[in-house]
Amino acid sequence: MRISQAQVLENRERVLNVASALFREKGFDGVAVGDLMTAAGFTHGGFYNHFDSKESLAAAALQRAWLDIAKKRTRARDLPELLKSYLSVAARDAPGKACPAAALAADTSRQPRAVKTVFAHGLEEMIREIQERLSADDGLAREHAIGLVTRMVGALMLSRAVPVGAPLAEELLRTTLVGALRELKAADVG
Amino acid sequence: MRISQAQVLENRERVLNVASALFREKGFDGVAVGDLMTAAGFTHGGFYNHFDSKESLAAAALQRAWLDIAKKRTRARDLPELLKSYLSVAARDAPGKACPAAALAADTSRQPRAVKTVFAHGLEEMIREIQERLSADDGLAREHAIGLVTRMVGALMLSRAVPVGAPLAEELLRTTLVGALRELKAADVG
DNA sequence: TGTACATCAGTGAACGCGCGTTCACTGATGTAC
DNA sequence: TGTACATCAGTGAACGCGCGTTCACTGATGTAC
Repeated sequence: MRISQAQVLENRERVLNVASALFREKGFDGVAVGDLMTAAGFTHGGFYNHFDSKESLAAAALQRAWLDIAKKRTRARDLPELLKSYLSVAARDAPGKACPAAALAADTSRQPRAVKTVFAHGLEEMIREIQERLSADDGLAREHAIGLVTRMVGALMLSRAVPVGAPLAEELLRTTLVGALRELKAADVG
Repeated sequence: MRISQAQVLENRERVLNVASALFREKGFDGVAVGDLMTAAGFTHGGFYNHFDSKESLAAAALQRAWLDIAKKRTRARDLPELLKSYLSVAARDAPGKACPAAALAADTSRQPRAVKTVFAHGLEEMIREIQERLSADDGLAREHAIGLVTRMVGALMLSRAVPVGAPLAEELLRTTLVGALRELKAADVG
């Protein structure tokens, strides 16, 4: 049966939001179109009324994920709070609600250019935002921001790849957080 | 036809080596057992004479990848040389010959515990080795080593996820390298 | 050392299954008058 | 405002395909005597 235009948009949003979480949890290849649509409350056939292909969904859902996480970043009062949230056990255990870079970087490297472009835009925004939050603006702010982002992404991802409960899993998060916070203080003083 | 015991071992080695490269290039799910065996010069049916399942191959091939890369690390004269090699464009463009952490962390986070355990061992060794190479041993060596490893892995992975040729792709590698080298010098002086 | 037989790595057809995608159908919504 | 018809989002069966795995078969290797 046909559905109101507002409902169509709302349904598309629902699929997009579910996809952005599921992709981060299971990877692009780990989510079947059928499973996705079921999780969104539909049958699989309707998928192609909203998206050309699974590939084009990947790009759209990744963009949605970056949007989600950008909002989450904005909510943080300052850089230390942002770091604590990013490198938390909660974030590690709920990749569907956490950073797309940590969850989908490797997947994206094997995706077509369109997906990579979306990834790059989101990453650029993340770097820029962290750069702006750095109090010291000594020309090394960009370098410092990139140093923070690569460590955040690396630590979160590595922590997920290690067996649940292994000391190394928590060490990676905590040590990265402590190290980053120390650096921020040193820069403030210097 | 039956084959000599030496030949059997050699064939198994070949499959393992090909798998360790292919998995790093295309991910665990991106490599079909048939493709792997063809690449190794066999037909697919013989696979199960060597491995219980694709999953058990994943663990064995990951271990092989860590072994490869540990040898490569040993070849580096000092830490700066190791960093230059790790964060090179060549390493980024040939994931099959580069660090398994950067290529397979996300994949491993979705694999069974056995695979994660292998991942953790390889990562621990990498951290330990870099820690030993740090001249300053001020009790922060472990923290410093983890800071380096997370940055190396994060930068390499992010550089691969960005569109080929984008300025950000090279910037991530170069900035991470420059930043890490500066830190090493500062620690030497301090 | 030579012979007879058991073993088993590699082959390629076959299996069941899940995937992305297509399509005829339905019926409420949107539109033309 | 009311009516007649076209539209099209959602449904669920069906498709072709590639996957991991199994299996009967082959014949050189390994072993027992």
